[in-house]
Amino acid sequence: MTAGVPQEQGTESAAGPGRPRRSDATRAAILRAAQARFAADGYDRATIRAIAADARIDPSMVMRYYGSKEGLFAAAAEFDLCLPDLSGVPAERLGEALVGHFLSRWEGDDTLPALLRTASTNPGAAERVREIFTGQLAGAVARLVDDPTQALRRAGLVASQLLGVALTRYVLRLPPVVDMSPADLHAWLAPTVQRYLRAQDATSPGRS
Amino acid sequence: MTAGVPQEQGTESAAGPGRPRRSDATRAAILRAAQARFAADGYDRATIRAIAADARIDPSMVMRYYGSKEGLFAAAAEFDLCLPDLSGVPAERLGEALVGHFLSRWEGDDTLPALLRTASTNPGAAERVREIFTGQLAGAVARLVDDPTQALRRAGLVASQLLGVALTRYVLRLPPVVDMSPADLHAWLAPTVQRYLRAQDATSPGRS
DNA sequence: ACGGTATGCCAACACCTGTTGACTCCCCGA
DNA sequence: TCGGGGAGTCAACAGGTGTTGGCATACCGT
Repeated sequence: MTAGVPQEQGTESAAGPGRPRRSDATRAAILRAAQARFAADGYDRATIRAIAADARIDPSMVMRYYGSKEGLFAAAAEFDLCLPDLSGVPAERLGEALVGHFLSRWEGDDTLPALLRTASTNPGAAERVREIFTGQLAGAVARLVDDPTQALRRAGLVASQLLGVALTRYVLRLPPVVDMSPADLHAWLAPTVQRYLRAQDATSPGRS
Repeated sequence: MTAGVPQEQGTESAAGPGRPRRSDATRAAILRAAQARFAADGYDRATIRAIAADARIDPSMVMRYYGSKEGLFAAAAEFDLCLPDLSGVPAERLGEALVGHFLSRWEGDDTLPALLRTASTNPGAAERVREIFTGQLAGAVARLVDDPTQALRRAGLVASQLLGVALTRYVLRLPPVVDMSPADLHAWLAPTVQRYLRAQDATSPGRS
């Protein structure tokens, strides 16, 4: 009777640490390979076989530990904007603070490219991006903005500029955007974000 | 002898009008279906079979008329920014003019979403986007900007904002960005683009 | 009226995908 | 020491992909 409970280890990937399992190294290797492949190729082109080969492991292990390709992606695309507490920042420097945070958060972590590449074609991932936006960015912006009815719109504008940079710099790799230093990027983007956050309204959105 | 020259009609899709062929309607139907599918699903998920079904035609016809899936995409993603002549526009209204043009160009034509969705995963399409950027946008911006060494950078910044809007509005469909009217969008974006085009440099990029 | 040719469909190919189940081996606890 | 379950491999499945060649048909110039 080899049937019945298979091996009772399958799906509890993110359910508290428990005690360390012997396979944790393998799990981590799979996750690392998956993040790299998803970031480089997007969801469809990143095959489980390729990820398994990168992790020097059999494709079936991926299924055993993460259940399915979607499950693997969900685990690999766990993404936290890690927004800092901005309550101590003076109102006229919010743009600077936000832009600086995002640039340092994204340089050297390619989860965001993975998410963007995948969200472009995978409705589930797009929904995930919308959740991140609503739950993390829009929430933080609401705390910074006076008129709550305008908060969502302001957050959307900020997202359009910041995600636009992520798209052109990390995904499309437009040469001028790739070549700019983080400092230059910061100097150009901060006033834009500052205006989206604080300008009184669209009919007088600051002078050029 | 059915061999030899097959039917001598294959690959000359974009080689001058010639005289109209009887199959032009079919070709157009395929192209229309392809644009819709590529826009909605991206390159990988848009299957030739699905496109053919939409066009009420056999998949093999697609191959006959467009050679391969890549050839079909190349024909479907022919994209012209249709940049107008901006030489008559006063320098302080260039942002307005550019933003207004892009908004009216994109609303109601979903070639750009198709291109973005595909360029996220397909290196060839990403290269195409870079070409469009360099050949169309950067060229136009260079004509508007005084210091030619800064022109590319300015064009890159403009692209980051405009493509960011396209991404969040048409691809990711972030609700606040989707809900904004073109007029509101225009009022918010024009000053940003204006600053990217004309502000003296990054160390004094305009006040908030 | 006829013959060639452009047009279209059908069936199949070779390949690759995610996913599954059975099998071996080794480590760890009792 | 020994047994059980975790870790890992292998081979296969079923379905979908781009792509190809052969065959019927309707059109058009002569």
